Amino acid sequence: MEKLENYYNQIKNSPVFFGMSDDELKGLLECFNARIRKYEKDEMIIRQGDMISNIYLILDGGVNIEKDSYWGRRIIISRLGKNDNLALSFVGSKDVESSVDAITVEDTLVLVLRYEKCTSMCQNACTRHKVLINNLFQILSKENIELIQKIENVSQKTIRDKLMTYLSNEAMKNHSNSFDIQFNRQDLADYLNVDRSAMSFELSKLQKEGLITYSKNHFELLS
Amino acid sequence: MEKLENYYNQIKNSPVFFGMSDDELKGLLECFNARIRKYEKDEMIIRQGDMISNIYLILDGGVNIEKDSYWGRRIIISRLGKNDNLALSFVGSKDVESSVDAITVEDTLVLVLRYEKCTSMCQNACTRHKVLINNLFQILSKENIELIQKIENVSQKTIRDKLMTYLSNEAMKNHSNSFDIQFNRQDLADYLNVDRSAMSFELSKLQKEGLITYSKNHFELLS
DNA sequence: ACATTTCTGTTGTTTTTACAACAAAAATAT
DNA sequence: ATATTTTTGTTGTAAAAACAACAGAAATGT
Repeated sequence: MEKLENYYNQIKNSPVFFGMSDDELKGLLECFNARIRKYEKDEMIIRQGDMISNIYLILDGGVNIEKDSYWGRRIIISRLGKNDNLALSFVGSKDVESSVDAITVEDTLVLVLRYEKCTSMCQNACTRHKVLINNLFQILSKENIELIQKIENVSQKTIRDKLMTYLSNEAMKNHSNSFDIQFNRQDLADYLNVDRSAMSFELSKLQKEGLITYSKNHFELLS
Repeated sequence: MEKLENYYNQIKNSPVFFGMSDDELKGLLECFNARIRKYEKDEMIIRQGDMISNIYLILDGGVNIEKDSYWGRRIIISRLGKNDNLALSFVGSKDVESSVDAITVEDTLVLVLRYEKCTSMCQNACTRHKVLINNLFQILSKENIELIQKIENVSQKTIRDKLMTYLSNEAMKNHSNSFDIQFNRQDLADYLNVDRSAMSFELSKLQKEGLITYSKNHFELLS
């Protein structure tokens, strides 16, 4: 069993608890009944239809937010990693069940926080709750903006445009034209909503034309 | 000039100010330096690149959240109406400029709230701010979930699937198989990211096959 | 080191879409 | 009421994507 103490510093600096004193953080972690849970690769943390009462903070590893469409096609909404959190929007909207799956893509360590428990106990009592809700508001804002960017990515009309938009956005995020992407080919295809083989073909075409170079997960935008 | 008082009840019951006493609301409106502004059809309330320091609450009318892609193609992210608000995620993320346009689709009345002004003055002082930030958190949660749904809509592979997913989701929202949609054909095409004429063709095919009926903006899902 | 599995790239064929051009219908202006 | 503009539906053609099938490369297990 992993110990909370080992991750104390990381938790303290995560966006959820950012700006809190040690005392506030300790109190809040108790109030949340915080515990660490380990998931193996390909495990489901959340399934479509679940009622969500916990917030999950990823301490280490990676998680896909996915949705299965009618005819079994997989849609990847986003890829989350260290210090990201899951399920925030579903605990924020009362009595709404999850519309997505959260699936680990590698062994993943998660801090589980009982959101309901905490809010019902001390919503109006504790001052630290105010800092928390402010943080959560900011986190959701960012998520929102990222979802809009995802919509931009998948809303391009050709595979080429989707790829170039996605890669440009990644370059911006990394402040460099040379960067690693988090997806493998199949996942990237499911994220951009295109056929993998057609996407691979387009990637090598882009490379031949000298617009990009890549090998495995490392990409570089040229010119 | 429209008077704030005329819309007092509506404002009081809007999600932003929900659950506040009259006193709290009045104080907060002052603190926000609230004023009403009228926009004509096709006016831009927000443009891509703007630094956002106001929250906008739509009192009456309709607004498209749009984005122009490289080659001038229009992407409609969402359509907002009465009691919805604009720009929340951009004031929530500090120092982030708007990645979208907000354009009125008809004459629109908006309550403008100076978010920055209020938070800097009384963030830690007033109790009403706590109710407010809680409300904002919930609103953002809902927006988040709706963005995910939009991603689901546009992530279907065929025009037919996009239409059926969109229409099914609208039917769910309206708790009925018979409902009006907010978009005209061109806007719907830009929302679903497809060619308008191809979409029109697919709509009539769906009608001929007996899956849906429609006339103008009224749709009905059959069986 | 070898066998096995997973991932990636390539190609040809079929399906779907975008695009363009136009006609009909509806809405708006005069 | 009539003219004008906007919206919607229809069709044919060209472009793009999905799909399927497979080969080579890379990663993994033993």
